Amino acid sequence: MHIDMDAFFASVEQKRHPELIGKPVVIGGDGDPTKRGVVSTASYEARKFGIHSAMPLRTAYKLCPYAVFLPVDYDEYMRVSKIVKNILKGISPVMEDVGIDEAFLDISQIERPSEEIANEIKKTIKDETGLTCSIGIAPNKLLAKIASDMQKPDGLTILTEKDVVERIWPLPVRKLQGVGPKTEAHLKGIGITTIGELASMSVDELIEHFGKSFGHYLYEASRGIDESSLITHWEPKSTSREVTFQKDTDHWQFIAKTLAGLSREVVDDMRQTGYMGKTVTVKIKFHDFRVVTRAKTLDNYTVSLEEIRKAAFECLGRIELKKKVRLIGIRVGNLKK
DNA sequence: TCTGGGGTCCTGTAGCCT
DNA sequence: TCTGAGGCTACAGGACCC
Repeated sequence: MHIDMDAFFASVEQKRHPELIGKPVVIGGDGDPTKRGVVSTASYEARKFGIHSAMPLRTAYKLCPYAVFLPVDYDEYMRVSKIVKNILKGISPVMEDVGIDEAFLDISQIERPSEEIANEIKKTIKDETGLTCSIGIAPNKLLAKIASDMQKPDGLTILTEKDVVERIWPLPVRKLQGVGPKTEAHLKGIGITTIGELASMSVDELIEHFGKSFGHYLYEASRGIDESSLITHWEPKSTSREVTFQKDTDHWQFIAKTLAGLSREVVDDMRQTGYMGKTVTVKIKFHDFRVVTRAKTLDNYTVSLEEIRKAAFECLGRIELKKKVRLIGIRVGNLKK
């Protein structure tokens, strides 16, 4: 089963600010649609104006200046998310978290009709949070995720292997997990737009175009095949901080000061979660969106601010800052408790 | 003129070792 | 001593996810 909360951030805001119900609400950035930032979630009313996730806030503002623009309040969404996840874990302990508003639940060991389980989940979530979700039920994660997206909001879709040809093959390739804008364009270039057309390609052809790993994945995914199991425990592999400047800058002191601040934040974060790291990476995005990274692996694991900041500045020193800078970030990888 | 921030995974290349 | 193959790691870039 795949459970996906409907317009999650916007719905949480509408729940705690009932005067927003029925209005176009856009959550993103710091809530100022004239500043740099993108839409995290748009309410269904806002979507009617063509506003959607990942759209620049300024574009959303042009499409609907009367929409209510709000900042992202992660703490509140996390609070509600935990309530939802606890409901799911109460149904089956085998749950995979997929970000703040999604989860997979293995219900194969429950001796009840799956539709009944889904309806109980929907009702409990509604009672305890006032929110709706969309649920997909299928023999594997790949199909369950596609299913939960087929009827939204407040939907329930059940798929079996037998439905693949009739209900999955007509869908655009983009509906497959892992197929983004680049792969979609590549496939379009060779005359493939639907999952069914993808399924007409041989493994060898797919591997030729997309490499061994992804080619093989596409071959199986287009047939609805997915043997992957739920990930119930996960450890972070890296932690990072990055900021986009409100205006592109070539002011070195400003860039350096920002990097120092980000270093402190990332170290605070590691100390709070109890991790040490070994590899420090600095990322710069230039005004033309070209991204450059430089990494340094230290001899020992550390959470020392001085060591991590020093490594970060060494990396920064290896980047030619001839063009204006749009974003700077730091990541610490190779984490260990 | 516009395009966030937090992540993961994969790939190609280069250097080093056996 | 030279050479080539293969494995491993670090690094840089890129695609994708929510």
